[in-house]
Amino acid sequence: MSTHQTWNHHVVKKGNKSLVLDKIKYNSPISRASVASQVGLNKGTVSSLVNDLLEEHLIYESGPGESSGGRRPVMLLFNEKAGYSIGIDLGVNYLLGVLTDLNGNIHTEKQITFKNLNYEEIEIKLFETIEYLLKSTPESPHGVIGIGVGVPGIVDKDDNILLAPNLNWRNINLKEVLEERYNIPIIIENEANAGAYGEKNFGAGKDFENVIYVSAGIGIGVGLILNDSLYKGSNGFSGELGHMTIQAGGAKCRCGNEGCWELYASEQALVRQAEKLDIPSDMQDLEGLVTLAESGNDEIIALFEQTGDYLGIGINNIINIFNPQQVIIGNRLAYSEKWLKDSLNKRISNQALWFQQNDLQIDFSELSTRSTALGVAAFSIENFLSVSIQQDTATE
Amino acid sequence: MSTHQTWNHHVVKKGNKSLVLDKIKYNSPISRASVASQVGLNKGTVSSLVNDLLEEHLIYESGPGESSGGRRPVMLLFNEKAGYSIGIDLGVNYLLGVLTDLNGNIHTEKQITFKNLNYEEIEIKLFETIEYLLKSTPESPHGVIGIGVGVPGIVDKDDNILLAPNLNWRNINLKEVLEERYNIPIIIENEANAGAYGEKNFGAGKDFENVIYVSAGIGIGVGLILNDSLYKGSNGFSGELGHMTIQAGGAKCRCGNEGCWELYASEQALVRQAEKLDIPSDMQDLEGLVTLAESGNDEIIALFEQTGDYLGIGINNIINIFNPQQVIIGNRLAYSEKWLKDSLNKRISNQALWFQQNDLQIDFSELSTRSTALGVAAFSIENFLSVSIQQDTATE
DNA sequence: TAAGTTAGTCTAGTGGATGAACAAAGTTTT
DNA sequence: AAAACTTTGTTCATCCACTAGACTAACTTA
Repeated sequence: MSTHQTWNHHVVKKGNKSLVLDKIKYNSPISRASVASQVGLNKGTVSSLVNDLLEEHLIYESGPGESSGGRRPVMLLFNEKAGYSIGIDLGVNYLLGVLTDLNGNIHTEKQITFKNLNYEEIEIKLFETIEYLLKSTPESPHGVIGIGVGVPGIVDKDDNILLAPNLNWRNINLKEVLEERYNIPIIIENEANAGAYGEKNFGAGKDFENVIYVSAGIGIGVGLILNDSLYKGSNGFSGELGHMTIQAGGAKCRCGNEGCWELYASEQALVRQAEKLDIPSDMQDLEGLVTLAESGNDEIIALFEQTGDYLGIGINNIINIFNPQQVIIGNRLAYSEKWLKDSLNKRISNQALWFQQNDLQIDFSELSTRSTALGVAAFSIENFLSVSIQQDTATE
Repeated sequence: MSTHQTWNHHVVKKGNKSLVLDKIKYNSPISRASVASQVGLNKGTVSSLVNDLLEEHLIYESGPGESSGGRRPVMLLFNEKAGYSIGIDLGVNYLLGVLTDLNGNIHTEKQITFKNLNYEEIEIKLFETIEYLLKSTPESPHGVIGIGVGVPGIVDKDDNILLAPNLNWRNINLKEVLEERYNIPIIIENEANAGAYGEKNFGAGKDFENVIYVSAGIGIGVGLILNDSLYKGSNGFSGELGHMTIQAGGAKCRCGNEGCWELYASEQALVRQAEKLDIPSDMQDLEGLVTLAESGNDEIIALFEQTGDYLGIGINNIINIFNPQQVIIGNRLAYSEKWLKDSLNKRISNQALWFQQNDLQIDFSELSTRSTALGVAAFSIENFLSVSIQQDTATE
């Protein structure tokens, strides 16, 4: 039935070690005594686990802290420089790579843009970026602990890229390619899922258990953080809310369906509307429209507002479906926050059920362009920390 | 940060005991040796845990089984008669109560119907039903282990009924009332959540991790089983998919929103359409329409088919959102399966994304009218089993 | 300086899992 | 039918990780 492992003292130690590490990570600097009393473990147990973590270089001792009327405590800190993680946001016409420490602080960053490259050409750019980041990595006990790539497409449970329509990719096993080349753990993830994870770990979503991240770019993808963890569905295909019908009998979408949300509320939708207006052809992209809106073009501003309204309709659905604590709007459309915000919020405060609106927060991305890259970096970090704790527990 | 308990020996024992009990429950009859090898625990450990479970009367030994070339095994069985659970489905104009054993087998059942009763009057009916079921309970080691009530409304995390529009209830603390009167564990749950849990535990959803249960009655509510457990959202208000917009700018709903799914795909929607046709007024309810459809009335059959199509639109959204293994359609509209099925399936096979359609199953309720009642009964059982294992572990 | 407080280590004890030996009760082989 | 083999289930010594509490270290306060 369930695939649960059996329970034994290894599991106990791993669990407690993880509790202690988390406590130190999120409450540092902190003493052994405080960890013990706050986590609820015995002082001796904490001491022993702390010694393990010190040996593994995952934490370190700083000088003594303030006394509170007795012996001064030795303060413990999470060793965020114990290793580094590489996160790549592979977009339709750009590639953003970051090298972060274990706390998601960016150490090196590299962005390139391109147009109409095929898979092989992009692969080369990808290798170049990764190798640049690898070279920039400082000395550390664990080195680069993993590489993650976020892609604008459907990724299955084995990290195969099944379909990336805007890149024109089908069935690409990038994971294997990277694993063979670099020989470190590789993670491939859908861009929206990664963005959600990024915001959850390092951005606007830090304090919430149920966070829905709406990646509004050329299309719309959604990442679902439910009960503090990423929900991926049976095969990894969840979050295709861009193809949720919000207009039965509406416009045909290339997905085969009609009235899809992303036909009304994405960058693509915005640009298509703008094309009907009388504006210069070199302004007919998001950057151009933003420029026009900045210069006070009322027609264009009205377009943004309409898009905000349609975004609101879909987000309303999200609220009714998930009852989340937070909805985060990210990706390229998020830069237009100021023209989207009002119509979006109006739609929601008018139409969302009253009891859903308590404790609900609607935010725009905090990490901006970096949500996805930081998100995939975070996957590797998470993985590294849990595996590292497990292995060291088992081998000692 | 996380509210995780610390890990110690009790947790280990509880976990393993639960693994053993589950193994026996779902694979009985089974020997100690088989449990050990299948679960991955040591023979001695299993023996000791089995002895505990025997003492608690949660399992029992039957005679010896078949030999496979050596000593004949002693077969173990889950003691489904160790206790009983009461589940009540409190509908808008009916009340269905069941008394089940720990495997969800119905021992006693009682249904009453009524019309336009206020809260106090329904409360009396409820007490009568519960007391009837209590009296019918056979002797057993643990007696009645809990009472669950499923209601057509919004229930918060403290089991308060915030709003039940069709009953005209607001802010009713039924849990407290029942706890004081009967002094056993009480669970109040939304009808769709309960239905989902019922189908997951005893019905069509047994074998799947991600199951979405669409309760299509007067309105539409949805219960979400994600990663094998019920997802309730931050405050318990998830699954309000009846108020998902599928027609932007569409008909006004009393919820304040427009174009809500349940305006197009519920019993209410069907009846409202039928009222426009030339049919006798005493036939203008679901039962009447079914009768007309049975007699071959094409106009009415077309109405059902249209409803099936609209159901398909929403279910399509569900598939895109959750990538579930299974969608179950339950509640009153499910009885009209034969007229809904074709148009619904057509909508989905035409429009759902191809990769979502693999490993996807769309079923109608297996438990029929009893999904909700059995679901709330299952909550109590689940609770009883886990608490019982915990306590006995702690007190020994 | 003495008394009190807090931090951290050390040690004996405990609970529960494990592996191996063993008894019990079969089947198969000679 | 006796001997050899198999499988089931129990028992027991051992191991591991957590706990309680004693103890040492280091600081504050009277």
